[in-house]
Amino acid sequence: MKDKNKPTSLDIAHLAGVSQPTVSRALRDSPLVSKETRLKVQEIARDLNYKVDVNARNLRAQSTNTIALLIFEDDDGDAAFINPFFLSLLGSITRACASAGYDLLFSFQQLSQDWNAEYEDANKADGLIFLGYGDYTNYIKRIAKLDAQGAHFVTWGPVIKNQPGLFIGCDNVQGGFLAADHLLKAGHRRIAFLGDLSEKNPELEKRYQGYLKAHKEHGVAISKELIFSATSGEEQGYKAALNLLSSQHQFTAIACTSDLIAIGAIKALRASNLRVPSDVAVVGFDDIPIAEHISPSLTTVQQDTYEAGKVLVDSVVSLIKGQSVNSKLLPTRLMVRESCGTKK
Amino acid sequence: MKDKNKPTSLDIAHLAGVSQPTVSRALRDSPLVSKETRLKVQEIARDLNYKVDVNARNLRAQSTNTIALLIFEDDDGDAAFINPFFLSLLGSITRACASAGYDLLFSFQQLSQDWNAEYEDANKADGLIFLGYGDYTNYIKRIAKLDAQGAHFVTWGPVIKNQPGLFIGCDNVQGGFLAADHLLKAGHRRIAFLGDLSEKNPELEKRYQGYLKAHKEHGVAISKELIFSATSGEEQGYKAALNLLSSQHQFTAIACTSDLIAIGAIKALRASNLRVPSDVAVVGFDDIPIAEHISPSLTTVQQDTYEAGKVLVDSVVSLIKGQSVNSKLLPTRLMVRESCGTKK
DNA sequence: CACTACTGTGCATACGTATTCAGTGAATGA
DNA sequence: TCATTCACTGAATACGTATGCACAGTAGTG
Repeated sequence: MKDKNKPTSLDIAHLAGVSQPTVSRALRDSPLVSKETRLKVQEIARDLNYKVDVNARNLRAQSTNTIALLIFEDDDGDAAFINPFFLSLLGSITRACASAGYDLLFSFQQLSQDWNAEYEDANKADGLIFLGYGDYTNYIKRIAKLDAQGAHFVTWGPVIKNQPGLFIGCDNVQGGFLAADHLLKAGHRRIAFLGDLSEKNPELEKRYQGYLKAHKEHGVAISKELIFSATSGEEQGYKAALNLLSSQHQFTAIACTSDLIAIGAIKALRASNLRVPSDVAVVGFDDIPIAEHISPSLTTVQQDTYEAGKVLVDSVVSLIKGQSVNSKLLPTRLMVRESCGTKK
Repeated sequence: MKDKNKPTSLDIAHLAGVSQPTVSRALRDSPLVSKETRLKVQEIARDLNYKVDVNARNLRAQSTNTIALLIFEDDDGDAAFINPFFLSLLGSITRACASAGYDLLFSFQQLSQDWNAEYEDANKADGLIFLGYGDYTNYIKRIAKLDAQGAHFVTWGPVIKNQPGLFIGCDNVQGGFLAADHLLKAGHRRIAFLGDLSEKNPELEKRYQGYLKAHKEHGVAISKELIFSATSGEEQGYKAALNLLSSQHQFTAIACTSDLIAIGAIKALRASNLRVPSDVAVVGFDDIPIAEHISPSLTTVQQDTYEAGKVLVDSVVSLIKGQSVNSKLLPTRLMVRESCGTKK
């Protein structure tokens, strides 16, 4: 079954009447070999359908030409569910890897695993890309260890001063600002906020910063009683909105830190016979594919996943090459749809 | 930067006062080494945070412990778009790989590439899993070559007699039957069908077979004038529905070969001031995440992606081990929601 | 003509592991 | 006591590639 007798560089050497090292050089277009020899060798290689054995090459070169994309989860996370935002990142990361000449290893990880040992030490990958919403404080501890080990890795997440490791993320403050600013410009003055403000999720906290900033610029006071906690996910949004409703406080709009929360909130509003957007305007965050298709379509903040994937891959490649790289924020963009009431 | 001085089995050998082969054996729990030596070696390995170098191991063992998941596209495909159904498969495939002890390499492929050379010949992967809607006739030609080369691969797709290679797919005939049967039971007699019936997409053609079968069982004649072509994607569904509408033929329901087509069709119906489901009932196929969230929520045929991922991985692993594997159909399930009008 | 520079090639070797084979000492059996 | 088996270990080697080094031949320089 397995005896496919794959040709090796030595086979080519015999056929071409040269030595194995010459074959190796010729195939890599080394200027050390004469044009004549090079062409002959390459032709034979093509005829034999020869491919360099990556294991041998990697062993010799002590590198892997591979990047590992790791989606991590809280240890108690729902194993079947992948955050739709990460899925859209996946596509662009995959393409960026391909054009950078790297293979992509894909896996889910538990927060408790030893990532460095598993991938870089085992020479499975030259660098790592992490995606994950989870407990930030816990995650940072792991990261710090990785960083100390000299691993090459980049995380999609919040950019915070003095944190260990390299982070690429969207400008959450700007995103939160865009959403709130849009509602304020539309005349809303009492805008509820549904999101997680604990230190576990600094990204979401930054969106709240943007919410504050917009209020400040518009000279509108914040109503603390309109802030409700919701980690992520539809159910959380549903519950948070119910809490908001039962609090009896007045509001005309809701800003959410994720589309899933917004979707849950809309369901809760509907269940209470409130209409979106005529009674309450709603904005989300992420622009997951569903956002455009629900009814009313969801006004939300779009993160540039295409650019994000590119930057993530470029960053980790630079790290691998030993270049120094800085954390980076990517701009966000407001997608105005029906749920905020400013568009038909 | 790179001088991390990873420990090798030889380092452990020195520390343990044994030879390198003994370390290799001890770490693999070989019965050849005494319990005493084994424990000592394993302890030292743990202390040093030692990990076997997979490149060296693979080179020696001439295997890779890796499966490649390849999503292929027509050469002119939209590079940024991944079929949402494949994304849901991705999750279960990833987990199945992990529990089978394989790493997963992920990549997009053009139909014109030489997959065998790229992966198996280069010793990047022991086996391949293909996902893709595309030109089946063209694909089969490539597959035939792969098969002749003795590659280990499995495709998610239609199960057809005497085709080369190994296919795992859902029971499309059954799925198409379930959808049409449900509409017929609800009293619909003129049910339009939107899908691609060319030989390029046998999976979709099978769904049509199920549609026919249901009509036959119910003793309802097919109305050929209600069959319209739509390859996939929302726009195609939109256009096909417009064609259907402008044909002026009577109909009370539409069966679609994909959720995206159904979504496009619903938009077209709306644009023509027809209401779903009160004027026209619609059913889709795939149960992509959006299906549940649109309004009205979409009645559709669910494929068991969890089981599918597991079976795909199990199959390719069996192939790698040299066992013979048969193509297999997985059952489908009707998800009754609002768009068919039988549920509030 | 002698010396240097340069071009192209091959030799030897290393990457880290897993396996074949041979060998040691101890235990067993007669 | 000697032959035989057994349990364990180490020496040697191969997997296929890439690179430092030496070397041959040719061209260039004065």
